[in-house]
Amino acid sequence: MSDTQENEPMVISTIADKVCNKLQNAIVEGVIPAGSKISEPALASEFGISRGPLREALSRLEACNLIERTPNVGARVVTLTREHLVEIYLIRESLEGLAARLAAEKMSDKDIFELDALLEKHKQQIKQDQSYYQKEGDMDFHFRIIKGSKNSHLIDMFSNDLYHLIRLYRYQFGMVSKRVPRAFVEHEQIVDAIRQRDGELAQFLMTRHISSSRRNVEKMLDEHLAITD
Amino acid sequence: MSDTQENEPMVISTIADKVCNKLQNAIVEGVIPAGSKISEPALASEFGISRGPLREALSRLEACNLIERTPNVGARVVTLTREHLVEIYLIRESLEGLAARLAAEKMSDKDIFELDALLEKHKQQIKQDQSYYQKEGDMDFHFRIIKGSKNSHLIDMFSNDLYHLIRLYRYQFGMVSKRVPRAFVEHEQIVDAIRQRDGELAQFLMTRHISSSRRNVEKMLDEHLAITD
DNA sequence: AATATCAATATTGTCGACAATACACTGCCA
DNA sequence: TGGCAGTGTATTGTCGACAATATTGATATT
Repeated sequence: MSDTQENEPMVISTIADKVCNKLQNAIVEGVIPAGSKISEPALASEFGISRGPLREALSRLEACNLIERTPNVGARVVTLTREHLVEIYLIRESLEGLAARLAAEKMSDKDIFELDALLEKHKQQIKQDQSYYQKEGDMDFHFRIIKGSKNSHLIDMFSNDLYHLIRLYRYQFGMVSKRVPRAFVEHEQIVDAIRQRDGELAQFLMTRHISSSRRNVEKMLDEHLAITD
Repeated sequence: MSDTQENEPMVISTIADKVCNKLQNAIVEGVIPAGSKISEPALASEFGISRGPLREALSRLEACNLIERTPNVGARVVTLTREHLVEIYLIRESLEGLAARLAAEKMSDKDIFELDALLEKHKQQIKQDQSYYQKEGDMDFHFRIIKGSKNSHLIDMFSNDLYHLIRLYRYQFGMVSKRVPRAFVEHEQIVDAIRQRDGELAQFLMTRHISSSRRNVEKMLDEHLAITD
C-alpha cells in the first residue's frame, strides 16, 4: 500500500519482519482490536509459523508501543485513551517544532523544491477527495519535515514509535476534520519559513500548527464522549 | 547499584529480563565495547542459557538503541559519534523543555518539596565529591522533572531510549566537567520556576540549561579529537 | 447466592536441534 | 601479486518439544 511506500517501507528479510509488518497493519486498522489479548499459538497457527519468529515480531511491536507484554501473561494491544493521545500530541509539538527548526537549517534547495511539489500534489488531492489527504498526506508532509531535520535519532524516534501510534489513533478514532483547508495553509506557511531559512519561525509555526490540531482533537473527543455517554 | 534503584529498576521476572539488564550495564560500562560484534552462542554459553531468551534480550537492547541488529548477520553495539551525541542533546532540549513546562503545571507541592530535598542532597554531595554528582545525580534530577511532567509517554521515551544512551556516552566519553557549580545553580533556577508554577520560564531555563551542556560537550569533544589526532 | 479452593487446561518461557545464510580461508587464474 | 570462485565452518533464523506459570471451570463451603 502507498502509505508504507511513502514512509520508509520495512525491509522484509525474515519471517519475523513479515509478520511484524502484517501485525502492525492489523492493529492499526483494528482487525486486531485495541485492548484485545494476543494469543501466540493462534497467531502462529494462522501464519503457519512457529512461535519463535512470532515472539520476535511481538517484541518489535512492543518496542513501537502498539502492544504491551506482561511476563507469563502475554501480550495485549494497547488501550486507546484521550489522555494518551493528548500526551502524544504534546510530544509531537515539541519534537516536530525542533524538526522544523532543523529543517530550515539543513534541508537542501532540492529537498525544499520537492516539498513544494508535495504541497502542490496535496492541493490537487484536496480539491478531489479530502479523505486521502487526511489519512496519509498529512503524515507524509510531517515526515518530510522530520527527514529534513537530518537528525537521524529524531527520524528513528518518529519512525519507530510516534508514527504507528498516530496512525492507530487516526484510524480508530476516525478523525475526519473540518480543519483541512486551514491546516493546508499552515503547511504552506511552514514551508515558506523553511525556504526563508528562518528556523525560529518554522519552529513556532509548526508547534502552533500541531497545537491547533491537538485542540481540535481534544474538542472532537469530548464531543464523541458526550455522544457515547 | 543506586543508579538503578533511583531510576525505576527493571522488574526481573524472566531470564530475558535478567540478561537484558546485565547486558545494558555491560554495554554502558564498556565491558562490551562500542562497535563490537555480539556473538549469540558465546553470550548464551557465558550466561548458561539457551539462545532463545538471549535473543529476547537482544531485541530489547535494540529497542533501546544500545545495539543494532542486521538480519542474518547479527548484532553489534552502536558506534559512538559526536554527531549522534549532539543529536541526542538537541532532542533532550526539546523534550526536557516540554517536561519542565508540564512539571510546573502538574507537580504536586509534595513532589516539589522532594525535589528541593534532592537538590539539598546534591549540594552536600558536590561539596564532598563532584564525581558522584556528575555520574548519576544530574540524571536523577532530570528524571525527576520528567516524571513530574506526568506525561507517561514522555517518561517511557526517556526511560526506554534516551536514558541508556546518555549513560553510555557519559561513561565512554568520561565527561568530567568544569561546569558543575554553574549547572547546579541552573537546576535551582529551574526548580524555582516550577515552584512558581511558571511553565514558560521553566521550559526556557531547562532548554537553555541543556543547550549549555550541549555546547560544553561539543567543546570537550572537539578538544578530545584534537588531542587524539 | 456468593466466595474460596483445587484441579485441569491453556499459554508463555526456555531448550536443543536443524535449516538457511554469511563469513573466512584456500586455491587458482590472469 | 591481486582478485575471484569454491568450500568449509560458524552464526543466525526457525522449528517443535518440554517446563513453568496463569487462567478457567467445577466443586465445596459459608
